[in-house]
Amino acid sequence: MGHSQAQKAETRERLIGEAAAQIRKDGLESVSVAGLMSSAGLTHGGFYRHFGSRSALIAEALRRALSDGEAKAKASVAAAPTGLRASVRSYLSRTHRDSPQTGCAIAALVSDVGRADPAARAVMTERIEAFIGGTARQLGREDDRAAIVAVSAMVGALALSRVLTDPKRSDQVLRTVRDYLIETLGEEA
Amino acid sequence: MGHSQAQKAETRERLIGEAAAQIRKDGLESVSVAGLMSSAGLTHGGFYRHFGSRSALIAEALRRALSDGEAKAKASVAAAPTGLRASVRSYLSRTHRDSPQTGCAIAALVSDVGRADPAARAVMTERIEAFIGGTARQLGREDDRAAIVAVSAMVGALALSRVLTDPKRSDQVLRTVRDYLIETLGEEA
DNA sequence: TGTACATCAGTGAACGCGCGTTCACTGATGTAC
DNA sequence: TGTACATCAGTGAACGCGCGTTCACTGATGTAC
Repeated sequence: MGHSQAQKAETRERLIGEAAAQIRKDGLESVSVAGLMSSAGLTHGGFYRHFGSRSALIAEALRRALSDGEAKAKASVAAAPTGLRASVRSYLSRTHRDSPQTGCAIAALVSDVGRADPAARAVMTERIEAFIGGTARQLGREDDRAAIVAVSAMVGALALSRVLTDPKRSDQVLRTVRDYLIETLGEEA
Repeated sequence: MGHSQAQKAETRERLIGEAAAQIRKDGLESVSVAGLMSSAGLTHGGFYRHFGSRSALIAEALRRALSDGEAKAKASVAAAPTGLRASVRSYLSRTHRDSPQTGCAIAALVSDVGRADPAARAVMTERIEAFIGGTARQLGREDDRAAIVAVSAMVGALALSRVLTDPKRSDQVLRTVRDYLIETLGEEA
């Protein structure tokens, strides 16, 4: 078995990435040391060559999950730079709803992190502020009141759409909030 | 030790109530059989005289958590029947944010239930629809599009406010969404 | 009304299991000469 | 460039622990006579 320094860094990356995806899909508690290592094709003992403890991994993976989601949002906006309209359309899409592993970690984990320790809340707070700030910039406003409303509605609608058992009703919630935001805020922008 | 039929029903009630509060405070996974029984002053063995399994208890407690939150919302509206204004004010209050154990279980558990099994999602779906329906009624509209937006924004804002580490900023998010909803929807109602 | 008996809420020990963590070991890596 | 050696990523067995669940037991409840 090879294990150069480069390979170590690569393994660490793989572990964090895998844990981040799993966290968004099944929550912070779903990640186990043995499970993570085995899904990376390794045995559990080696875990502690990369992380001091399970909770250190979780902290790192939460950070990754949040910044991945943000990076993806930025990329999608860069690809279709129509400002708010494009962001809202992509955020409140069925694709986003159905792919929590790769989507916005704020919506995927709000209520979990809302009751987590201050360190985890601080990590997500940064990303919420970045989301609000980005939206405010797209709106071209001085104050961020409209952005706060838009972000609350987007996060709420996406999270709710993942609970609703009727797919049509779930679609409708996404569509309704999407149309409302584009119409109401788009005009004033 | 006494254990009449009335006492059994009382014990069961106490267990569900305690589990429901704990679920809203610390999530679905936080409830353990031994912990619940001991916090009710009992030993763990007796648990199975009341519930077939831990997951049966969780299902029951989730249902309770959701209907408690709804009952409370109805009561607060009944006490100050000013319609939407009163509901929004109470929902987006600091008190509500700081008391998840007794507050809206939708906001406390959206992202958890969003990745739970269909049975749990169905239970919460009912309550989301009731929340939307109630809001639509307060708005006096035929269609519920405005209610969907309002509910999304309320749930999103409350959940986000519990993550934000700066209390002032958290207050501001609640206040901003509250004022927005009262102004925008209040006028048209 | 009084007695005998079945029921069953609650007790507490025990179970198997998966968890996070530790540790002695391995062998390829990468450095010192 | 070639050899000797320290490092350390990854292995796999072992640990203590808390979990959900089972079970033989207890004694008050409540019913049958």
